[in-house]
Amino acid sequence: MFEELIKSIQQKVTLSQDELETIRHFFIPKKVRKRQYVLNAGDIARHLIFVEKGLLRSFSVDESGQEHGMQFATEGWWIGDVGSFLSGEEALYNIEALEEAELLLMTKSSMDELINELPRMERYFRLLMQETMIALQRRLRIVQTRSAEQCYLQFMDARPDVVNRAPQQYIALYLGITPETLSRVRKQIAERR
Amino acid sequence: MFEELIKSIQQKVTLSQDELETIRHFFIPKKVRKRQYVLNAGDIARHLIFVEKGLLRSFSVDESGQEHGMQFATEGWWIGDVGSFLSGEEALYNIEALEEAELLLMTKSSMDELINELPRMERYFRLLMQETMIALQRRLRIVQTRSAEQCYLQFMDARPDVVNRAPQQYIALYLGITPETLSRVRKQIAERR
DNA sequence: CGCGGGTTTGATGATGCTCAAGCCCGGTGG
DNA sequence: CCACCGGGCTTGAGCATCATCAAACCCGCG
Repeated sequence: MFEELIKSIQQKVTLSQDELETIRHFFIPKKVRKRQYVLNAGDIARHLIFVEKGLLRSFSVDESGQEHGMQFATEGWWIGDVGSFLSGEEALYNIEALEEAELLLMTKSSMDELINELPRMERYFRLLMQETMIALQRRLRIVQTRSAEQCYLQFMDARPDVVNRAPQQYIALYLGITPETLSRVRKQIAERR
Repeated sequence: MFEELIKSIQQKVTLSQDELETIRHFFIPKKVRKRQYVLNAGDIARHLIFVEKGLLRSFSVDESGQEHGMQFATEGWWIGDVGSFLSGEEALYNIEALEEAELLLMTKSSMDELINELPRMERYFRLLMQETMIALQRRLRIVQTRSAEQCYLQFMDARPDVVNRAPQQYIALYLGITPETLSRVRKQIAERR
């Protein structure tokens, strides 16, 4: 149940076997079913979520009822509403399981205690945030080019773990295009080869 | 010369007067003229840059020669190509001073030593990255809505420090729209009040 | 077999891009 | 002091892309 998490940590910092054991106590394992919500926009995000198994998405809903996809998370990814988690304000994002999933939940106080107990974990989280930031910059640059096709091509490249696993409509929302446009783009690409 | 930096740090962690003094040694002060480049895409980003005074922008240039604005930084902001800085790979972004500016440069090794000497600074950087990440998510959500006007309205709201200070064409690039469109949007907004 | 969700296809229209010309204003040199 | 530039901003016309709305299709499931 902790394989992926341990793998993720070891990629960024070195910890002893003992320390890795300790870490388990700061997480709450949780299984969720397909379609189940892990966070509702408007609630306070009490956890950051690590995915051991399964597929989740986060998304927001704007005033006009339009959904906007923010993130997909598969095995080894974190997902959550960091803003709400840190500030205690209402969450902007919903998080939904697209497959049956096994999660590890970490509360804010667990995180603080964990960092307190194992200061090297602060580095882990810093590196995590940095990587997320770099990925977001990259994504922003691509969205700015505004070509639906290029967005999708780059998505196939960046997220092979999601592309044939998530329903197309959610991928469309993530890319900021309509499902219809995505369907046409896919057709175009298929015809060209 | 260090007022803004110290202010920024004190907002996130508490350090003694002595410690704040120490910090100065890890930064290289630098003044740049208007139009001067602080980083060229293709080089290695050897510094993260803190702005004490002035206005800078970072932007990338794609294959077709199109520029894409990534960030504006004024007093109290950090700017840099974090990806290149951390990994040592070639920078994707150019950084240009839009006004005469006073900067504080931090190398990777300075950063490592600083964190070593004052472990609480790791927290400062983590919080910084988190905030940047949250801001990027917000920006992405807005870009995804695709209305040029809403993008600009939200920019006025989010960056009053830039809106009447940076040339319009750079704001347009930042928003991912053309200068022409921005001009029209501004006209619309002006007419409505 | 019929239902229903997701995907595809088609027609139409709006938004924003492109290209081109004009305008405004501050700076320069005669 | 004024005429002339030049860069940036504005304005306009035509066009491409993508959204919207609506209908058809596909396929798994009761």
